[in-house]
This record gives sequence, C-alpha cells and structure tokens, in this order.
Amino acid sequence: MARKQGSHSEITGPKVRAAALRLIARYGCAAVSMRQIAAEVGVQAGALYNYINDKQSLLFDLMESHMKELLEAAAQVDLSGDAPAALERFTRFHIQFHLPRRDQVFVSYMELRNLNEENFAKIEAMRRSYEDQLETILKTGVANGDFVVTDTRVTTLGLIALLTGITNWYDPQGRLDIDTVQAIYVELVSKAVAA
Amino acid sequence: MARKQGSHSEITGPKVRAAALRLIARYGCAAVSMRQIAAEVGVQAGALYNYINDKQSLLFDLMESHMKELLEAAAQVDLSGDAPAALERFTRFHIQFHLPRRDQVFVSYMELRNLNEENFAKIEAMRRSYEDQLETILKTGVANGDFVVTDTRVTTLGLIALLTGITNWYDPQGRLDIDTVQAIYVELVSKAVAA
DNA sequence: CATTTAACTGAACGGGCGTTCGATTGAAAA
DNA sequence: TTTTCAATCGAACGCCCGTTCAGTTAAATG
Repeated sequence: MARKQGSHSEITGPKVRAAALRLIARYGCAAVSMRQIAAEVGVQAGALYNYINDKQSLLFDLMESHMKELLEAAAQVDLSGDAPAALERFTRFHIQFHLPRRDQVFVSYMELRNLNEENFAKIEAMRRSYEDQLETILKTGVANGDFVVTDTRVTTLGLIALLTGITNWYDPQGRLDIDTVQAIYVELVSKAVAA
Repeated sequence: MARKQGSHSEITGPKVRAAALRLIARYGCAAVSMRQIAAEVGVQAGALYNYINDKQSLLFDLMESHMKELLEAAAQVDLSGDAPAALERFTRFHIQFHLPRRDQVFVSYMELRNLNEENFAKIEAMRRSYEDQLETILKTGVANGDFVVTDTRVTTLGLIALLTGITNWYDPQGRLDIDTVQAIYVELVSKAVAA
C-alpha cells in the first residue's frame, strides 16, 4: 500500500472545509461555485469530490459540525447554583463561543433554507436543544421567584437573538473587547428577566 | 399614441417586484433565476427587463423601498413624553411594522452582501438613521435618570436584534397574537434598560 | 529499483444562467 | 378601419454551473 503517511488528504480535506466556510459565509452558498472553493484550496474542482459527496452535503457538514461543537461546549457550562448565576454563565458562554465563529454563525443561520427537509430537521433539532438549555434556566428562575418572565419560550428566543446579534456588528479591532461586551450583555439580560 | 390607459405595465411592474421579493426571501438572490421570477409573474424572462435594469438593481430597489417605508413610518411615531413612554411606543412600532413584512426583512438583512459598495452604503446609512432614533431615546432616558445603560450604541443594536428576531419565529397562525408579542417585548425591553 | 495506489488533473457532460433584441401582438388612437 | 406602439415573445448570445471520469503523477512500499 502506498502513501499511508504523508498523505495530502489530511491536509486538503480541512482546507476544503475552511475555504468553503469562508466563501459561503461571505457570499452565500448559491453564489459560491465549486471552482471558487477549489481555487482557494489550490486544486481543480474535480479534486474536491475526494472529500465531499456533493455541494449540499458539504454545506450540511459545515452546519452540523458547528452545531455539534456548540452543543458539546454548552454541555460543559456550569449551570449549578441559582438561576441568576446560571444565566450569567450561559450569557458569557454564548458570547465567547459565538464571537470567534462569525463565519460558522452566518452559515448556520443564513443557509438553513438551502437544506433539504431531512437535514433541516436535524439542524433545527440541535438548535432547539441548545435553546432548551436557556429556557430551563429561565423556568427555574421563574419557579424560584428570581425571574419574572411572561413567556419563557418567547423570552428564550428573544435573548438568543439579542446575544447572537452581536456577531453582526462586533469588530475585534473595535473599541470594545469581549469582556466588555460580555459585561454589557450580562447586565441587559439579567435585568430583562429580573423579578 | 396607443394604449395609455389599460396598460399592463402598471400591473406587471408591481407583480415583478412582488414575485422577486417572495422568491428572494425564500431562496436567496443568487439561488433565484430571472426565469423563475418571470414564471411566477406569467411572462418570459426577457419581459422583466421592461421593468428593471438588471438583477442587481432589482435587489437594491427592493431593499431601498423597504428601508424608505420604514423610515417614513418611523418618522410618524410619537416620541413625545418621557423616555420610557417613547421606548414603549418605539418597541410597539418596530414589532407591528416588521411582523407583517417578513419577506422584506429577510431580504434587507440577508442580501446586504450581494450589494455593491455604493448601494451597500446607502442601505446602511438608512439603517443607521433608524437605529439612531432608538439610541436617541436611550440617551434621553439615561440623561434623565430613567434608564441605566452602560453603552447606548451597543444597547441599541442589541434591542433591535432582539426585536427584529421575532420575524424569525413568529407564526401568524400560532398561539400568540401581535398584541401579546408586543406586550412581552415591551416588558423585556423596558426592564432591560430600566434604572 | 519496481510496484502500487492515493491524490489530483483536465477535459467533458448536459444544463441553466443573465441579458439582448428582432419579431409579434393586440388594444387604444386616429 | 387603419395606424401606432407599448408590451411581450421567443430565440439566441457567451458564459459558468455541479459533477464525472479516464488519465497522470509522485511518494511510500516491497
């Protein structure tokens, strides 16, 4: 068997995904051609098909990877203690996880419409699972009298939109560092649901 | 001169824009062909060019129209009285304006990347103008001691993300009517910035 | 050194793209 | 009734698309 070590595929494979992620985040899936992705990687278009089945599953893989990473990281968040403390930790986690992943966030939110029904359902289930972690915190806080929230589901979706929206304007070279942004949003979120 | 009255152009023109808006909101600009838009209208693709210069300017027109409508409507909002009252009216306005315009909101936010530099700058300036109306309310409230906000600019962007996010999940056939949604968000927003 | 085969090239496939334009149509104007 | 021309058709333009695949290359194996 030839070339088990030193194989290029372990280099090219990730490069394909990285190039696709960057280009799709910037221009949208439909606006990016396989030839553009290939050029970014430095191969011909046909070579991409050593690493992907087709464009559709490339897109889905990017989104699924992002959501899996998110769920795994979110599972590590310490939600012990009272609801206000858990909410603060969740808020800080959400920001620090999403801010360095602008491309992934863009793709995972804007390319949902390009998924087929089956793949869409998978991504939505994962997103729902993440949302439920926040809603559980809110429900706990309401039950304990720490929070006053009219509708925990709507508030969950609202808070996630509030937090994820940061990726639309945050500039790492701008006047605010991540800690400052976290502090601002921790205040907004905790006050919004406070008793 | 023939056919000044009864001309089809006054019918077909708006139909082209309506079909383009619906299709682009659903599938994205790059994924929708001129032939698809034409089929929706009931003409051949070539006929579209009686009403548009090219695909780019069709997209821009849709976005510009939406932003103009928004600014005109926002200018009618009563912002007299104290800051908390103005904030509640702004919140209610934002929701009732955006909720029935899901397609316009989708297109105006997700197709920004498909605009050239000049057109992008125009849309962004209009959006900034709208945001500034909210920031002015926040600044007034902070100055009067009605609000406590660490950063009015960041809070403005956050609140708009919070409110606009409703269009991503609201279902007119769902369990909540617009009044209820407005009430929930008025509470969230006013508490978030409260002193 | 000879062999093997993973990785990649480069051409080709059928098809759809945005856009243009001469020909056609049919209702209002004369 | 004849003329006019706004509105539209329908074909064509050159180009790029996603994907396939026989052939080439070159590095690890034996």
